[in-house]
Amino acid sequence: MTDDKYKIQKIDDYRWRIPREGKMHVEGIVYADEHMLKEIQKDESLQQVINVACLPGIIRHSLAMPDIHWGYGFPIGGVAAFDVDEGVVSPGGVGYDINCGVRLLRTGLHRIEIINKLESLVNTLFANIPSGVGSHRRDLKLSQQEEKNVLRDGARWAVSQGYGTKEDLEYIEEKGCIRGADPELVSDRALERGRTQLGTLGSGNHFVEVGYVSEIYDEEIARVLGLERDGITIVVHTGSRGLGYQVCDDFLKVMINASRKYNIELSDRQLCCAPVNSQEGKEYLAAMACAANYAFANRQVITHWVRESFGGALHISPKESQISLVYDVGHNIAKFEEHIVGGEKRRLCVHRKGATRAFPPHHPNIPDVYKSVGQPVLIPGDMGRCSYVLVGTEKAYTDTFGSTCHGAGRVMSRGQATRSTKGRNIAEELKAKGILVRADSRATLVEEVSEAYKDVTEVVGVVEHAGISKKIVQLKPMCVIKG
DNA sequence: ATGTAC
Repeated sequence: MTDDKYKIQKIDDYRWRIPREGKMHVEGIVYADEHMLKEIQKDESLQQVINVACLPGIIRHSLAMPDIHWGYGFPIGGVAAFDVDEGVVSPGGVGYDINCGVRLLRTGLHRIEIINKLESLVNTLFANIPSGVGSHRRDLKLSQQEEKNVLRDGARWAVSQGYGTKEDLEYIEEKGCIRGADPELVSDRALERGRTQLGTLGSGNHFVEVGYVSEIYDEEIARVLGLERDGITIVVHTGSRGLGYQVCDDFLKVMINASRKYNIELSDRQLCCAPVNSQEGKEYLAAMACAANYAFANRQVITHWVRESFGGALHISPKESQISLVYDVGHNIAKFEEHIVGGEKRRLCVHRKGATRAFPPHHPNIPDVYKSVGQPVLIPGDMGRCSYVLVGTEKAYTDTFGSTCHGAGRVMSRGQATRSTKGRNIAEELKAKGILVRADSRATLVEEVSEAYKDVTEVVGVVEHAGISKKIVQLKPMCVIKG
């Protein structure tokens, strides 16, 4: 039986242990229910959890969230924290789309106010936000100097150029700027790819979605987040585009050499890494911070175009639409954070790859307004179902380095999804469900069909039951633009 | 995820 393959032990209904064995420094912990655990074992992602547990300096556990699936080296849905002196940093532990993340906007609009204008709204959004592989903006071509300012300052750069307000910055993880970014460590090729892609969506599961608050699970916290039943919301899911991809690619080559240089034994070349404190490690983190800042700026520029689109399509002023940020949080990043390990406060390098930071109430790094409720956690589902807003918990802080899941997680490969949807018109099917979709490519639509994903409700159920997040509201889609 | 292999 596959259950024996990794000698998995049940901890409780929502947690499973992969015991230490062979070269593992720590055990693996998987967050899932029994049914999900079976699904998870259909790919090699648990072997990847084990591989990560073998890396030097890993602290406490190699963690897997319920949306885990196979990724480059590290699993997507994996969390791993490393000692800053004895541990490593790995580009594979962050992923190609550095600081891919989610931003949630709320509006002062009620569902009834836009229901008859969705066609115009979705067309305007699609016209204003370039979507698809290789998409670029003709109205925002950065000089190399200006692009370096973007990489250094992140969302703050965008606001300084008139894309949004200073208040927006308060509601972004790290205020939209990771410290230590050094644009001189970003290759010319990466800079070239990034010059015309700021304010673009990209492809795959990236999207901008207009929806409404369909369920409220905690009225009080929802009020603090400014979310009311039937209130219109916008979810933006995108990352650092070609620039982030290129930074990752460039540093994978650096890290292959570094792994040899520092005698780090790798069970998989894709885990290539360097000591956190080595030259190579520091340089990767400084370049990664640039890509992370590009992603924050990207979501900020897109927010500007969301505001413009609402104004244009609905013929209303910014005062009337009242589009403001609830929060913006990444799910592909490595960060220095303080955590309690064995009763001692320690600075760790936490890798979250397809995992969302979920800091508890009163943590110093969350906005003042949310101090009493915890950090908002934004979990997008697939196109046809729904998304969730959760908050971080004390248990997440103590058990998962302040982390939770990031989305539904695939159950079908892109190829499988394409084959299994032959002859179907996905846009028509969604329209019949009351969801208008505009996509750059038909291929993307079939690859992103609902059935290709786990049910996000089940994924969120696991992290809620395990206590590493608290469910606050559900959002249902009305219209969506995709790559 | 990605000018889906320079």
